[in-house]
Amino acid sequence: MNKAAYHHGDLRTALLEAADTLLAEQGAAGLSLRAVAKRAGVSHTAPYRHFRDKAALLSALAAEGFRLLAEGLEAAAARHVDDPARQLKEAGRVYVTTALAHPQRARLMFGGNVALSDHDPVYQAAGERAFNGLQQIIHAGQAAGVFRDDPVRPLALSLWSAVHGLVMLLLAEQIGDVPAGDPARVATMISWVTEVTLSGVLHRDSPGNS
Amino acid sequence: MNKAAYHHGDLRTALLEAADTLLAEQGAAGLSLRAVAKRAGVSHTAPYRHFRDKAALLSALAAEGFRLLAEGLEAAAARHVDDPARQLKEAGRVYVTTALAHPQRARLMFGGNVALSDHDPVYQAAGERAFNGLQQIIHAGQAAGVFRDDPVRPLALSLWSAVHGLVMLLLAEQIGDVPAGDPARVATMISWVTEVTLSGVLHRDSPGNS
DNA sequence: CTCCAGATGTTGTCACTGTCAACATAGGAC
DNA sequence: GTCCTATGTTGACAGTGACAACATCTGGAG
Repeated sequence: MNKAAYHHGDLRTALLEAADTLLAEQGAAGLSLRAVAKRAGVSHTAPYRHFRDKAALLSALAAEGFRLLAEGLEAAAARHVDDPARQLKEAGRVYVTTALAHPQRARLMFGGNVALSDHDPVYQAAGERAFNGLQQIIHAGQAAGVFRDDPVRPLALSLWSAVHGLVMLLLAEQIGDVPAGDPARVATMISWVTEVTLSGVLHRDSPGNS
Repeated sequence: MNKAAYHHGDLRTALLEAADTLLAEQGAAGLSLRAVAKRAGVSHTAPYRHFRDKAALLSALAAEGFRLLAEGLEAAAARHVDDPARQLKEAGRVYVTTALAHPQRARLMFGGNVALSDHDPVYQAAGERAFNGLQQIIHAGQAAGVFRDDPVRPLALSLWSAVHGLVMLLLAEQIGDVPAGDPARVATMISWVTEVTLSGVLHRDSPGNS
């Protein structure tokens, strides 16, 4: 295990780490399988013993990202069990900051450009886990009389869309004059979006709104 | 101009059309400059006379997409000038359906994977144009007493994030069991998101108006 | 009308990439 | 100890983006 053996020992993990580093540096587009192999100190075809192809490697990276994100969301929700509104705000904050902490990984996860190999069940699992958690929070909030009694799915989807949209807009540098790397302004935007989405846009006393 | 001349005549446009077709078929990742050239009937380096590199070609495609989107949004807003809430809902609908009508182009525009060449001013222009239009609608709605009197930017950003997030979730097939290609369910989701975002999630202080 | 300079398109080439086939080695099961 | 299989290597191939050098056209100056 100490000497540089012919067999690496845990090449799969080493490849994932190398790939993660290169991904962060150059993005998924500029990441070559050969560079990953070289960084892990193996020949240029060694990765094929552990991943069917390049997409499979990237899929594994993305899956790991989804796992981390789901864990972060659950932890955030667990932190304020008796305050549903706070749970939602915290979860939103975690969603955005986690994604922006690893922009290239987030682009990989959410960009839809990966052809996630074999429809990895990890994706579905993490996604549904997170979405179910969201729905549970809303349900609890409704039971507590804090949230409106509308159907849960529309509410959940709206919240999810709002934070996800904010992430993607920041990742694509599409918000005028605000780069994704400015934590203070990003924090401001997160609270804007979560609070407006919670409260709504329409005037509360307005008589004619449907 | 009729005979197959040495000089194509309008190769730039022809290349963009060919690229657009190939983009729709295989996505930006599977699109090769050589294939574009071949489809346009020219040699494999002819594109370099019209685009600095591959990213420049893709950027031009994306810019065209932004232009079309901005036009669609303005048309939608112009359709209901005296009903700000309706303007927002319609603009949201147009935003989502336009993007989903050309999924690969939308991925290109919003994925953030293109390295949009030279920070094409067209991006900034289209984006700010659309965002300013959104803010104007909100302002008008506030003046009419239909929208809350909160600061405009948070409201605008929240609406934008919501519809953008919905687009990206659908593009990435990340919404459990709902493919982006199901127009009916997509339409349902659009109205969910726009209406919830307009109305909010929190329970209202003064009940009675749904 | 002539002619030539620049714009446009082509040929040839290079390094690099993902992937496959054939081969080498190691470590454990028996 | 022997062999089987998982793991890693070498070598090759077609496809790609990009550059340099060359060919051809076209419009405008004279």
